[in-house]
Amino acid sequence: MERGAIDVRALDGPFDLQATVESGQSYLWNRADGGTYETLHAHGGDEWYETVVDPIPGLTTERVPIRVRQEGGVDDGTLQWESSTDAVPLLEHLLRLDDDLDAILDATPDLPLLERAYDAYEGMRLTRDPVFPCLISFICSAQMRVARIHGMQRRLRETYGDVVELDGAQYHAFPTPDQLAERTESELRELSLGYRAPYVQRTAEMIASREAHPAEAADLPYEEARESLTRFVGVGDKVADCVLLFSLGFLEAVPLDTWIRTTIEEYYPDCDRGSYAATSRAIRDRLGGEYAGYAQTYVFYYLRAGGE
DNA sequence: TATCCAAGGTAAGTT
DNA sequence: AACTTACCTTGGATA
Repeated sequence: MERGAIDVRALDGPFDLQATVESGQSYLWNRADGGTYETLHAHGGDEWYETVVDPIPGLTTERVPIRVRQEGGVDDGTLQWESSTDAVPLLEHLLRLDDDLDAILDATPDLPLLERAYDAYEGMRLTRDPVFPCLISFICSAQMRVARIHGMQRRLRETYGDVVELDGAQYHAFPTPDQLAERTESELRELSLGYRAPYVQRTAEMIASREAHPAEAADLPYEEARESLTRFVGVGDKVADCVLLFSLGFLEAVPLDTWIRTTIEEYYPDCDRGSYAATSRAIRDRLGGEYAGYAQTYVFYYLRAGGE
């Protein structure tokens, strides 16, 4: 096993591990204490988080288990990690440690709500989740609470994912497209996926059969990329935007979920243009365009945690 | 204890 | 294209 530490002071801007992985944008990091993210920001903030990442072109050729925790503050703390290999480039990639967060905030418009949200969760970054697990987890997110989406992903991993060992401990990788495509709808329903079960199975089948792959969207202009992702079963505009923002690096994407729709009603009613596409454009402009998705994620977490 | 309700929406069927 | 409706499941609220 290898281990090491990353000094937050070496990054461009602060970093808050807990806010980043518990804010409801990623369902792929698991708290070592088994916490379900039910209670937001309720523990000490130095918990270990664990994941298993499949090979990332240019970074790893193997499947890698990673454990990470943050000690100290969001401005001057350290990220401690343990892995089967050098996890520094992987963590930079997955947790967007390569973003210049200060510059992103500077480019954000001066809106009172945004300022409160940014202040409340200083150091929260977006994630760069592996695209297949990201797609599946957001297909599962339809009409579902955040804690229960985590439960679904955990059951998928523990039931169908390969076991990976690190220092004697066992972790489950996320199932591959092949592994999920082989399951039946009723098998997936047994994991409490409900009506999402056939969506997951059919989308996995589309990818396993090479009919389509969500990563192909990365090369398209933003709105075409969103349209392209909706060919997967169970993927509409909202889920497509989540995959674009949290996996494929389209930082301008603003997923129009119930929270942001309520926000639009209360704070920016002129941005409600009826259709998803038109409203999306309007709120994207209001939130600063290029990094509108960053702003959306802060607002989502802030309001969900009870802020006003 | 029983019933009701809403939760990060999407697909399919009607106008 | 815009508008309705059904859809699994379950924790928490209400009676």
